[in-house]
Amino acid sequence: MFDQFRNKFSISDEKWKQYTSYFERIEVPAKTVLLEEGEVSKKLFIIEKGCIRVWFNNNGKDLTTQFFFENQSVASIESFMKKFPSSVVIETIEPAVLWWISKNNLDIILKEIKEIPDLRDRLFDMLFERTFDYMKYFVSFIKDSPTQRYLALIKERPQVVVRVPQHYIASYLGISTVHLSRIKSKFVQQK
Amino acid sequence: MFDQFRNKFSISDEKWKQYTSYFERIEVPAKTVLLEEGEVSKKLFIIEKGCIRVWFNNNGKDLTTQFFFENQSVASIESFMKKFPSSVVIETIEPAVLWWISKNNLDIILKEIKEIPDLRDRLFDMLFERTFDYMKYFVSFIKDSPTQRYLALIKERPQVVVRVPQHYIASYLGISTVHLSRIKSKFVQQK
DNA sequence: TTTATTTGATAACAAATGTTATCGTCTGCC
DNA sequence: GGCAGACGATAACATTTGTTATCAAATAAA
Repeated sequence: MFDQFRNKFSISDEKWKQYTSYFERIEVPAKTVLLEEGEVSKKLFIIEKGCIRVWFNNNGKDLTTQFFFENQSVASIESFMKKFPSSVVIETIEPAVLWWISKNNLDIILKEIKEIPDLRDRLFDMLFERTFDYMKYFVSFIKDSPTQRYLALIKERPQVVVRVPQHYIASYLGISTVHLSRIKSKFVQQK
Repeated sequence: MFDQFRNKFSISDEKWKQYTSYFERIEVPAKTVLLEEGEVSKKLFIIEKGCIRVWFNNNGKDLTTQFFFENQSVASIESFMKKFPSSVVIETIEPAVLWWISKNNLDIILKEIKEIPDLRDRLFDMLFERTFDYMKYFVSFIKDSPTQRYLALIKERPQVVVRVPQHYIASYLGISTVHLSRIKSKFVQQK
């Protein structure tokens, strides 16, 4: 699982062994809740197989904010970093194979990594990238119509459209399931 | 201008003098463009007086994404960090007094700061906070109606409503000026 | 297999929001 | 003081999007 990351980092073999030993593998069925609303996040997950969504409850409706697939890491960052009760729920969509690491162990790794200028800079870059992603996502929201956003999703993240049930996609796009159906049927008609 | 920040950081007097000497003070009228679309951002601004908006051109309409006021720092982060042509425009709304620092000089400061564990951690925290802010902003967009977002703006950032022309606020909220007018008139009627 | 659940499409109607146009007010500028 | 441009309110109409309800198909569970 971790071999793909191995050559990206200049870390000694011993350290690498130590770090990977912090992770534990689990298999869970679809619709497994990995983090509940109000719970303080203590684990960060890496997805070996399956997909996960992050959502929150808004007056009984669930609103999906993110999708994650293979090789991505998932946590309620704010809850994880600040030990706040999580406002979001993390839940599998498909049966999944996951690796998780505790916050304590991750902190050990991070502390060490931050002392290595090279890796530290990469850490900063990753953080920036996350922020940029949010900015892009946000800009597309105020800039584009639901139809345009759906087309962009098909183009940029085809996995989502294929693997994720439509009502999750609708809530991710900020529209009703009915409206998403209408958007799709329009394209069928045009053909 | 910088004295307010002075005691927040444990930096020697000499270093502090050096750092502050990197900044230059300018006064500009309202509607001054500080960064044009397509330009690579080479300056970071701190606002002593006045307010600034960040916007981008979307098919001839301008969409405002952020407002900044006194003591806040402003830059097209992505352009500034990665030397990309900026997709956004930075423009004063009111006549303003600003301090700017070049990317080169800021990099000198950052490089030194990153070597001090205490300040480095604070830098990480600041980056996280930025990301969290975007997340919050984004969540309110998919969660709340324009009316709710307008009320939240009044409550959380009353300065914006008082100092910023209404059509900028409308584009910030993602609605037309007409619709914002309607929202406001509804509240007047209810009273 | 049979049944219950999930998922997706569609229609009919309601509500929200955008567009265009007009008008009045205010403000900065000559 | 008067004028041009910026700003904001409003009306009328068009379009988008949501809501509720119903049905069909796919899927999972018993």
